[in-house]
Amino acid sequence: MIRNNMTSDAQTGPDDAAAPVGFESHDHTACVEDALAAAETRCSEHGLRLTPVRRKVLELLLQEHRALGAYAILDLLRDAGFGSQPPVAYRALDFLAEHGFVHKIERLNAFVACAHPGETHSPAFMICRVCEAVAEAQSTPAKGALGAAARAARFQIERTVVEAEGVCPSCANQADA
Amino acid sequence: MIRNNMTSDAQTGPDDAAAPVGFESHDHTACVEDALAAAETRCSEHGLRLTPVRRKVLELLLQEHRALGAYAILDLLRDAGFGSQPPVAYRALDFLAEHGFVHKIERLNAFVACAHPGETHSPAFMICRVCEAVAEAQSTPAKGALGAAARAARFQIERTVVEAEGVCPSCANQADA
DNA sequence: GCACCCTGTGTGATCTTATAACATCTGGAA
DNA sequence: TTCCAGATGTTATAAGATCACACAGGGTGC
Repeated sequence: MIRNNMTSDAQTGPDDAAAPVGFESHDHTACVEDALAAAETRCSEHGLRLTPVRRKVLELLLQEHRALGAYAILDLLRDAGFGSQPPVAYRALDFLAEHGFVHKIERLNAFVACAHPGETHSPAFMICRVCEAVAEAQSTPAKGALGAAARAARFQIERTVVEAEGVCPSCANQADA
Repeated sequence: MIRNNMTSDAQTGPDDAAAPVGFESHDHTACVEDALAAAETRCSEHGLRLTPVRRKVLELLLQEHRALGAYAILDLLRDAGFGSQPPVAYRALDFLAEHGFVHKIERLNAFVACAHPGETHSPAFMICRVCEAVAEAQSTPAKGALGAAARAARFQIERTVVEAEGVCPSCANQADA
């Protein structure tokens, strides 16, 4: 099941929270708060420290709801009164990525908040080349052609990067019009 | 079927006693020449210009038989008497990648010669985190979980990045020893 | 209390990767 | 011939990432 992130700008329309899965528009404020609360819970359960910088970076990524480069995050951190040198952002991102709160999109050299926090997973992403929106899905590395190739080569997979680039439905519609 | 690129550093590695370099140069000369000839044929068939710089970059990647960063390629180009500024390498790489002669490994920000030239394909890579060797396999984007997710989201996939990071058999053996 | 250590943060400098902008050259078409 | 498009060469700079070192805060053992 897909939790869809396909929004480039905040949609302030009066849509209900009960939108269909494919193009969900949702109560974003609650979504951010819930995710932050869940992250805090998970950190305290696992003895991890969700420090102010780390929390802020996660909050920023949840709010923006799209992929942000480390330097964009850094600008936002500076605005929020945190340190403004690259390591500040990279260290927070390293922590968040290591523990599954955010993912790096290799194709964009950018980061997104995880859409399925708490579950152990191999994420897969769909990246719209028009609006740069990013949706997260699940991949099953062991099952497909790659898994077969890895077994044949006796290659031990530890982590996978699966990213599809293309056009999201919304941008495809605009192209038709 | 996998065409295996699993070779450790050729020139720049510090000490490489275990690498099967001895044989390889023999087989490898023919392999490079064949691939270059095939590329030239394909270019003339399709009205593409395999210019000296482009040909040299492809030759370098075929020779090295591993992923090289753009700046490493640039150094080799300089040694060969070509221009030594980044755009020289990037433009050649853009051309070669666009037409399927080389692939970019997003995870490494590096480039490898295609192991299955001529076939339309969605490449998948296995990257050893120990020796950085890269092997190319085929992926089947439409078939797996990602394809299903894309159909469900009406996302039109144009290109996929599939890269598995892990440990190659050779490095795994050395770890055991 | 204190000293100690560990983790995290702040900062400057530096390194790597990639692109923008513009000049020049070359070969083919009008 | 002139013009044009594609390719190359070069300078400069943007964008992404890391290193090295100083220092702050909070536990722990004493």
